[in-house]
Amino acid sequence: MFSQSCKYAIRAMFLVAQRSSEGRFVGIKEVAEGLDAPQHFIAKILQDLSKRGFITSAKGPKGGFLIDVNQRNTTLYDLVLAIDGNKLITSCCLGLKDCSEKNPCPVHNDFKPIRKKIHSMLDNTKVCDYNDELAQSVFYLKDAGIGPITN
Amino acid sequence: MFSQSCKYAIRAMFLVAQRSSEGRFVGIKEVAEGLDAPQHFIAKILQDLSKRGFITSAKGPKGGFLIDVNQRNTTLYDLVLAIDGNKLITSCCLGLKDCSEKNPCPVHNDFKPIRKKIHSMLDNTKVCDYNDELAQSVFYLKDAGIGPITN
DNA sequence: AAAATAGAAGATATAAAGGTCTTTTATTAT
DNA sequence: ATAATAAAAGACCTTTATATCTTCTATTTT
Repeated sequence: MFSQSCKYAIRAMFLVAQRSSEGRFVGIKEVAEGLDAPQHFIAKILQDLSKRGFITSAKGPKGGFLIDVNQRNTTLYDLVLAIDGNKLITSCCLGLKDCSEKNPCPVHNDFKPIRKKIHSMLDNTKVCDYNDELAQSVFYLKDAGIGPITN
Repeated sequence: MFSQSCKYAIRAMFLVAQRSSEGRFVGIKEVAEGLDAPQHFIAKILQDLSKRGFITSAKGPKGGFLIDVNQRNTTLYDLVLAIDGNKLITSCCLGLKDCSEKNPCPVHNDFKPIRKKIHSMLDNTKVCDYNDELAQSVFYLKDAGIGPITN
């Protein structure tokens, strides 16, 4: 459904949205630990999101990432679109380049309502929508597990 | 959504279902041309589908692939499950390993009905359901295009 | 000003997916 | 029997996605 980068991006945005909501910057190490994800990979993704204006960054001590008042309106669809492009919503799920109303693949019509649902769901969810649930551990951004056994 | 192999598999099954419906075997070259897809790659996929019992194969002249009476009941979900596994339907779309009712990710609940819809759609579509539409060119299995300009 | 902190940037490595090529085996028609 | 046909099998190559590592630059605190 989403690329790994995109999954991390969404989770990272949820996390930074929640933890930066009182104004402090959230360090990249904290983000990586909070998601149980590879730090340098997360760094790359956040840098990209920062270039695109979805997140604010600051270097140096007390630096990190923050989602400001305007950025709180970012939707999941904005993120998916920026990272994975619009293929999930617009392109043929059987891989035809010119699948359309006029030239439909066999499942074109069946998938239309599904696509629409995915799109509206992503479009109606903002990165700060679950700040409270995350703070109260109603929702999670990483696995609870005790971690892999490293013999 | 689906891997490339899975997309080709679905298209190939639709094509073989339609063209073998009068009892003749459809050669691999014919399948590849009918889908405008790489022949050896399609071969690999069809051999796999044959091992799994979704399609019947015959070697030698007049050989090829055929979907018999029992195999006509194969659904798209059967194919997706065999090739891509159940991750599309069951695994967390944000990549959490133990995302569940008890440990939900922020979008767990939002995606539940979407997953259900995808699953039922795939489960209710059989490989021979569009034989007529394919024969009458109401639905297509390859792009209409004039092909790339090969300077 | 110096040291410590932390993001920015880019090169490199690894793994998986996608695709190609060659050889082998089985079948049918002559 | 022989030749032609077509799938089976597996080695190999290419590309992309994922992940890591190192160096550089900016900022803050002392």
